[in-house]
Amino acid sequence: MNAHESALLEDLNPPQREAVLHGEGPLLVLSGAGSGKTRVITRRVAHLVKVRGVFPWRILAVTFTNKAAREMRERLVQLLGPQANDLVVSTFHSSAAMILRREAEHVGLTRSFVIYDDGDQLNVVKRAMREAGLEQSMQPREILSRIDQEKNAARLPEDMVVEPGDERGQLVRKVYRAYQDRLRAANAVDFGDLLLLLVSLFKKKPDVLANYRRRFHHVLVDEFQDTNPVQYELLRLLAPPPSANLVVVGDDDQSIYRWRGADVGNILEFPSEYRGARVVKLEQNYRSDRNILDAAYEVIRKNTRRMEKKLWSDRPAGQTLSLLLNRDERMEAQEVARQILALQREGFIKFSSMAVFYRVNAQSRVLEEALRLARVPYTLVSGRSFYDRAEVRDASAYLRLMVNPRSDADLLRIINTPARGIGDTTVERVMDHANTVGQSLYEVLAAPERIPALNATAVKRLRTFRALLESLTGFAQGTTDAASAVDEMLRETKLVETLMAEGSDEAQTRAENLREFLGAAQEFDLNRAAAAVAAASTPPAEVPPEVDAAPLSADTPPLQAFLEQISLVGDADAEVGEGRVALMTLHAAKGLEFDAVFLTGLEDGVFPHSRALKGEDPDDGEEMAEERRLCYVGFTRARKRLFVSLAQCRSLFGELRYNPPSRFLRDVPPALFGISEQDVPEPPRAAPVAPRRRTWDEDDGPRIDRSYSQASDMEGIGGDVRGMRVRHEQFGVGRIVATDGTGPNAKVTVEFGGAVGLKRVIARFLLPG
DNA sequence: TATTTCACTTTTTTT
DNA sequence: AAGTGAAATA
Repeated sequence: MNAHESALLEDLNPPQREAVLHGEGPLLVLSGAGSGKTRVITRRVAHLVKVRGVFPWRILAVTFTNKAAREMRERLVQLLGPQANDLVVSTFHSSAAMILRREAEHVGLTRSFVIYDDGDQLNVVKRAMREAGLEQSMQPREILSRIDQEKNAARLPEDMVVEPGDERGQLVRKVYRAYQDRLRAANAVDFGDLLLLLVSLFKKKPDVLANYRRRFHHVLVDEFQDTNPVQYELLRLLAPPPSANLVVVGDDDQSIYRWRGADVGNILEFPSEYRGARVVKLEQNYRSDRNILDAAYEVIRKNTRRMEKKLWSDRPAGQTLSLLLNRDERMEAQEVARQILALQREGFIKFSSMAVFYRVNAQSRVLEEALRLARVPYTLVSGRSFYDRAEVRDASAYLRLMVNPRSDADLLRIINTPARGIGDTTVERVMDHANTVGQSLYEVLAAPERIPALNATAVKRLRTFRALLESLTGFAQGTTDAASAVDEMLRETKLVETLMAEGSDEAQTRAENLREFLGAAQEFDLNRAAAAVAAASTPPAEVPPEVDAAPLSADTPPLQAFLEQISLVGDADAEVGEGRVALMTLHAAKGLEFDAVFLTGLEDGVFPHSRALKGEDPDDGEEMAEERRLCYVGFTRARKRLFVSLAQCRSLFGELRYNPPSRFLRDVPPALFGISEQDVPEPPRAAPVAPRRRTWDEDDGPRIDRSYSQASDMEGIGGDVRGMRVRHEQFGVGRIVATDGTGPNAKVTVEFGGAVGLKRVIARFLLPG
């Protein structure tokens, strides 16, 4: 054993070591929470390079989030030094984007294609529907989510399975087709396309695929339990079963993205797909005290379809879990703030190693208020807020047009931003014309006088607008850095000036955001320059002549690369603030750890979410299983202290509800809360407040506080109740026209007659007759 | 054409 | 409760 090798294997336990040393062929690493998974992946990569002499450019390591990719790269730089630059370490979406850009012409795109986000997608769907005269038929949002589902399942419009009588399915397919056509015409792709188009390219052009197979001899995948069918398909193409060097690392108990098309089956069935795959289980947890671990296990063991494993730890049992019971969400938030201050005062736990989790973002507001009031510093960890702001999106739209003028969605976004007197009617006419002649908006604007029904002023304004775009596009062609393009764009469009002229504080902030946007571009250029220097100082890699070992993003122009980073990476430095408590959703918490964790809203209807609660036997459903995994993820983030909190009543989405305690609480043995069996209310009885008329009923579903409304005792609806006479406190008497759902919370459409007319009301609020 | 108002929906998670 | 989109008005 040489020096490298022993250093890399140091402080690894036997299964970890086995995973690092595993030779050729597929490997599944089942890594429980806190079992040192990242360490295993990075050591394995380093081992491949340093000990087994694998060229770094032969290794592709894929993660699910940008943050994970960044962290992995950082660790690899520490282990490997400059050699790490030749590795490909990135998310599914960015590696796919990079490959797709190199191969763009094979799929009807050019290298300068742009990536549409959710908002852009919705606009395209709406326009496609309007164009096809299908506006009223279905909600655009729903169609879009169906399209996304199809894409996640690796199905193009022609691959969709639609039953003959399924009109909605037919409609979705029709819109899906039109939608794809529009994207292609705009030289644009959406998130799903990045993966789907690459898969279909690889299937259609085996020689293209062969290039990548020749190159990547080692593929590693992190968080494999969250892969969806397209992602798995992509992996299978690059590293074909049954014997490729594909290493997948994951934990089926932490699969929490089913709603986005992830399929736990991928990990469960991996060993049979890759026959002979070695399976290594990492079950020693280095993170949490045993009480926390035990609680987590009791929650997760209720799931049936899982690979049996039980985390163990040689850490102490530690403190018991704490249960916080409060009257409502405000008191809950106050209590959380109080406990945070107490922990900090004790001096053992810093703000920066505490976190508050919640199921839905809507819960964060009250928590923020309470923390602010208690002067607890916090950061809200949320997706990609900066690049979501309207003004920043406007700026990006201009930049994307500079690279790809055909992008209609971007053009529509900024055609009148800042206001330049081009109104809806004019835009409508331009769009109509573009549709009839089958050209992009930008192309059509080359000769606005040919557009029917436009008056002279409109034509003139469109000319000026087009000239602006031309000048910007021209500028972009000559530019060698992102910042100067942003700078030029801001100057020519007068975006900042217009905002400043507005004078309001809000406009001021927006203007500052735009300057910050410029700053981001400058920083991007600096990083790029630094990377170029590093690459130049590394000795050229030895590459066999038949292999293309260039960095995947080799000659992407800077502005384009910057835009790609914005779309795929989002807010790069949204790091958790120093010395601050972190607030985030449970989903955002995956992969993180804290000394103290507060898990709020443990009530049926909040967590587990109400959507998982409906259905005949919710405890048996996949949705409930996923909520349970989410709970498991939440629990296992905590190292030393776990606070579990619930409120007796909570107003959420404008409704005051009494929710029973979460069923997950009942799974945790009382001893882990430091209370004996008979002390425990089952479910926990009333919070320590004055008695009220209603206390929590077991399995009672959400209820309205009756002191707030004189609602009926109608227990909701079931079966066909159309035509039934009902009375509503406010609207009077009417007849049920349609229903949506069953039970007390079903939405019912009622014709009340007279001035009231048709109303959608909650069944609870109705009286019979 | 721009602005305001109003009514309406939507409230799970996000690369 | 809040944000969005469409209609009404200046």
